[in-house]
Amino acid sequence: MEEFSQRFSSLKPFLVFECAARSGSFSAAAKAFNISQPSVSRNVAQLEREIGVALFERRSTGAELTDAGRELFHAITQGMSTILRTIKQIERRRHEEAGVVSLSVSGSFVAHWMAPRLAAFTQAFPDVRLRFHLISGMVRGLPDDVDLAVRTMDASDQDVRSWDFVPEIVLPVCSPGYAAARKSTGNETFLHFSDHAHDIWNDMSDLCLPGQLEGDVCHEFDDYSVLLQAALDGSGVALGWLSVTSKLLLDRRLVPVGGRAHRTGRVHRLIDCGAGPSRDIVADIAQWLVERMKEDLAALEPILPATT
Amino acid sequence: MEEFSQRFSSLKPFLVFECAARSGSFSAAAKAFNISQPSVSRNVAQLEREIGVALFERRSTGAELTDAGRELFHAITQGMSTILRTIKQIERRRHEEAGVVSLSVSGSFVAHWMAPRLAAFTQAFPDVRLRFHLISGMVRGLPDDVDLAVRTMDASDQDVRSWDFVPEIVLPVCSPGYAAARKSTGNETFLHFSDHAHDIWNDMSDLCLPGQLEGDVCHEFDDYSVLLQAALDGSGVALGWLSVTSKLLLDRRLVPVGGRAHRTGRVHRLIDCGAGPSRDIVADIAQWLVERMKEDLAALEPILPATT
DNA sequence: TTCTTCCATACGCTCATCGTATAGCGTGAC
DNA sequence: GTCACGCTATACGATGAGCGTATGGAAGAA
Repeated sequence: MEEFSQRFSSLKPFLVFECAARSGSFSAAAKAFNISQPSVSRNVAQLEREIGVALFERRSTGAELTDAGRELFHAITQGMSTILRTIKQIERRRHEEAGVVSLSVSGSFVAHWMAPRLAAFTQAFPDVRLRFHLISGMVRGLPDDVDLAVRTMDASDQDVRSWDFVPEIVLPVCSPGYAAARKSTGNETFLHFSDHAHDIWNDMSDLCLPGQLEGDVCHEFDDYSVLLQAALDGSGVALGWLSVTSKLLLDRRLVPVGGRAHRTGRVHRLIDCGAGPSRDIVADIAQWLVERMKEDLAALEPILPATT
Repeated sequence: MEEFSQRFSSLKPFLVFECAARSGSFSAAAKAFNISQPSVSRNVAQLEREIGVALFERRSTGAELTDAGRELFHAITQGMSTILRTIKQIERRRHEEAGVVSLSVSGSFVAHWMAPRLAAFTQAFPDVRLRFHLISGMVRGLPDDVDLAVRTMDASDQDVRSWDFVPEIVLPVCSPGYAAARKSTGNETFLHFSDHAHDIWNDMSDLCLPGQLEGDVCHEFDDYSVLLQAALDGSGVALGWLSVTSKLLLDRRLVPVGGRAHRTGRVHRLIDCGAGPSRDIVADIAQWLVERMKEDLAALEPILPATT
């Protein structure tokens, strides 16, 4: 295998090439790879020089793979995946042995639902160390190096090794301070989540729509954690996912406003992502989370407005 | 796949690790990889740091793979082989399109049998460019990036896509000048090939054995080309493979001496190593080589001593 | 035409990585 | 015991591979 080092000055060009092949252009690959465009160009050129064939046809619209390039691309994808998969397996085993459990959840869920329960969690699972993989916006696929993930899906979607966590319910919420103040001013400040359409407020409440009244304000956030923090600070009214805000509502740090809660018909589920044989501890933790959420929902019964 | 570049500062440690795993010790790997031992140590340590597990157990007798190390080793071997195989395939196709045919033969065969026929070869195959992969000593396996190889094997060994080239015949030879001189001096200078046992001369000739007569000399060479050059220069008597020396014997630049030729029972065969579908041009070239060798053998008939 | 977007090349600079030197350590011979 | 001989790890100074910035040319798009 040292043939590689003898023939190729570095292996980086292989990865850069792979990225460029996937991106369709050197410029795009540069962004994806966090290097400059000339660096991509040089890396690919070097690989072509060392192998002795053209891998791309340069067009003014981008770079297109040649036949040889396509072959090499597949080989690299396959070969590197083999290695990467094994590394993840090794890491998973290491985590398993160290009692580490990885969760893939939203930052806001951790900040406002999980964090206040960490002490209780540690009491229930003294040997478990949690590792949070925070996801920024909406979720795409399941990461492959995580044990347990919270994902939102249609209620009909079932999956092996998963548990119903909580139905997806959203409702307008604000801090008690803001709730008191808004009665006197009559104006509203909306804290809007970028992922939502602006007309979502129509369905969700009988609040006046943003922009409908002179003096209404609408701030927009693309990070739900920050948005919620603003709501807690009394900056305005936010749409709150029950899965995130249940504890805040119970602690009266947020209060429902507008008299409605909307059940989207989708559900949050806990999914056991473990590739190999299922770990008992993962199921135990999932059960524990489900129980806590059940307690929340029961306690919220008297507080919540009727769901629509 | 850019995950690789994000997590690992360089891919070299993977190759160094693979080499160390195969070598069994960092020092040995350093030699095989042509880098210093501390560099191996650093590379492996870095990989261990980046993956987060120990890959070797350091012993004073060397370094032994841990379980994780063994897993990773297999993955790297497999993954890199995938890539390397594809690269060779691409290169082979490139050679094919460019009319390049690769031969794996001994340096002495090229120097003394093939080279004098290159003009004739080009006349017969004007579009073919030859690429010689010279092998130093005895042959191990077949290289996988070559079209045609000359290999010595038992006469019974048959192989798909191969042609009988010439029986393995060895006979003592010397330059005409040396042949004339030795009659007067009575002493002998032996040009011995390191790969041979010294007593090979017993079987091969009725020459006086090296060391048996006062004044006899025995020089030893581990490169057959150089040994043959020395024989051509009149430096002594050498054991000549007919497959290499036939042209030299025909041109009277070497003459048989000792009155015997030894047929080992083995044969040189031409083997089509092409991995994919057989190339017609390869078979044509093999045929051409066989014909030339046949002509040699026929013309040598009156010159050669009886074979034993 | 002009504008935009793409890739290739030139040019310094910097930092990752190398080799040398050396220390530490375990093992086996005597 | 202790000496010698492997092995690997660490320190340190030097260097060159590879980076980013700046720029040029070519090809579509407006």
